[in-house]
Amino acid sequence: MTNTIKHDCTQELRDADLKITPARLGVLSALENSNKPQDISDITTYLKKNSVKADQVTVFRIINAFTEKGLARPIQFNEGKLRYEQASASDHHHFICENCGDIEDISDCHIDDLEKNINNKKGLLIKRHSLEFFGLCKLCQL
Amino acid sequence: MTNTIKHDCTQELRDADLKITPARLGVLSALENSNKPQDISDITTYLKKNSVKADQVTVFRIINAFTEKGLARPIQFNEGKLRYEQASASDHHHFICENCGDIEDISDCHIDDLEKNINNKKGLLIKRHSLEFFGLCKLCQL
DNA sequence: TGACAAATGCAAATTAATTGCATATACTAA
DNA sequence: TTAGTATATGCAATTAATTTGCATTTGTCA
Repeated sequence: MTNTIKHDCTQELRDADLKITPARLGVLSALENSNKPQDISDITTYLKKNSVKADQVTVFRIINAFTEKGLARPIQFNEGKLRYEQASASDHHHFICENCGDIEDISDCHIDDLEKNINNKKGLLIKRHSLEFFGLCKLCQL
Repeated sequence: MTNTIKHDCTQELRDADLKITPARLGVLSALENSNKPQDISDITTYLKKNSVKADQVTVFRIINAFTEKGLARPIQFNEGKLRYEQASASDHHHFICENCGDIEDISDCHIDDLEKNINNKKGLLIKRHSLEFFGLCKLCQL
């Protein structure tokens, strides 16, 4: 087998009560080894490159299980499809260039304070948020 | 005609350089008369209820035109489809209960300062943002 | 190791959104 | 007010993302 996946993620799967399968390890690895949120076909491509045999439908099912178990998190960039990133990734947001589609991470957004405030005021229990910025990246402004 | 739509929105359409048609007035009214972002089928249903004859495809086209002209604004709750709200609504965000699907408006989020900061630091030109919170509403926490 | 539940593959169905084209309708200028 | 024209709409068909059903395979645990 030419499985070139480096990091061992079996424990993450065990903790999530998911059976350890090559496809699942591959999907976890795909999310881990990319700095941008991945769509299903990104992941499927990654698996192929790494000699992990898995149908696109399987990837959908795995990603859904991951989302349910809190291993992955869905993100939508107005593309008509969902992307996913590791849920363990530190709190950050995204900037999407409306011209070239480039995605940049934005950190240092202290939304947490805001959240606490809302929790208190309205009695809501906020578990996560999604903050995306849209505009033009440096190059596309020229 | 049993068109029960109250408020007259013709001026909004005229200002946007869009011809005034029953379907467009109906869609505007659907957005106006709802406090939650509507998806296409919500809008189509509203039109039917109000005896406005319009195909679902027409609603898609109208909503796209509205978005382009700045009358409507797309919102994503990571459901794999888009929702829309009146663009004239003041800057606010949403809280979506993951249990019951309830949507509440959140205002008083001063993201603007954040944006300015990011603009300066990274040279990005931010035109709009999307901030949604997910969690449990008051009732669903019990 | 063997049994059983869960995961996967493949085909088919569903859903969101778009496109093409023929027809109907709103608006403009006379 | 009406005719002419550009635009909007309806309907059918298409595309792309995602889901579902079912038969088969594969992890896991006793």
